[in-house]
Amino acid sequence: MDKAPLFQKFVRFTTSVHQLTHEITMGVREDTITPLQYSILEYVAVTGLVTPSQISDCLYISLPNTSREIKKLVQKGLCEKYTAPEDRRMQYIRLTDQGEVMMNKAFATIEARFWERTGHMSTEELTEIEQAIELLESKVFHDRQPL
Amino acid sequence: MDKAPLFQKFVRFTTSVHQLTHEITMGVREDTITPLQYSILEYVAVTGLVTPSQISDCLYISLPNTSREIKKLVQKGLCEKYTAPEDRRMQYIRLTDQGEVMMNKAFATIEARFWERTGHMSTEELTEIEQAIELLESKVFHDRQPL
DNA sequence: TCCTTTACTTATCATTTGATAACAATATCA
DNA sequence: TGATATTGTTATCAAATGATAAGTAAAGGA
Repeated sequence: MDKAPLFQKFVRFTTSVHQLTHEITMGVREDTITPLQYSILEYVAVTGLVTPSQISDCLYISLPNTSREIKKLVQKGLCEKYTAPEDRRMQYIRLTDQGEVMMNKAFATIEARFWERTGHMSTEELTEIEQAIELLESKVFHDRQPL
Repeated sequence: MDKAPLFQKFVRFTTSVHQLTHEITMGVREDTITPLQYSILEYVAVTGLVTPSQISDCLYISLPNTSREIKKLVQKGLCEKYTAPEDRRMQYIRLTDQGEVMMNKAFATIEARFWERTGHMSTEELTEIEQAIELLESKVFHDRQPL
């Protein structure tokens, strides 16, 4: 079996995913926050309660810079921070109500654009898509143990 | 049919794709170029002959900034630029031999990491993956006509 | 020919992001 | 208890990127 075509398709595919992500998220970010701040809010929105270290590890932002951006988000009233009772070195970060509202609005726009693309499809087609996503997620794009 | 789970899976999946892209491309960029310059080189490498306008449109970089970065890449000897004979307003950009070497090295590292993940799989599994990629590419992540 | 549009360049400035050093507070472990 | 590791903060600086105005040159159309 010739393996080269699969890698080429993989590269083209990931490019398409990045491209679509860009299109589908165009303009959803309010101008009061920066792209980096948006990505942090997005992470907090989907993950729930998180620490600065987690954000730093998952988004590849240094801890000092993470701290700085969180501080700005707190100042803007989008996040709140409190000391973890079980380990007072740690801080828990979560969205404020205002932060929730902002992110819900963003996600709603994204979801609407997603269904613009896929809403017309039959149940069978949507099921196929769901299965394809699950297959790729589990076999290729899953997390790996760090060495 | 409840549609919400599909969107959730879509979001999780695109996050995984971005995550894997980050991991698999870690450190492949030489320190002599910036991330933005790398993304331009990558685009030129896969697309072949391109114009600044194309780069600007596809990578969402303003034309002035595209022009600036191309100039730097030319200075570093990674790209070359020449006036299109059929329309002398346009410039064609392509990689120099040195640019080719740099990008081939980068792609080789990325490919090696890709096969680290998938090389152990059976032909049937790889075929499944290929089909799933093709399905998603054609039904969800394809380009759309601009309005 | 003249006017308009297109493709690109140059210059400049502000903002965002990245990197690093130094520090404080708490927890862990010998 | 005292040394060490962990978690996070603050401050500072440099680099990368984004945005905009103004200009050049060529093409295309009235």
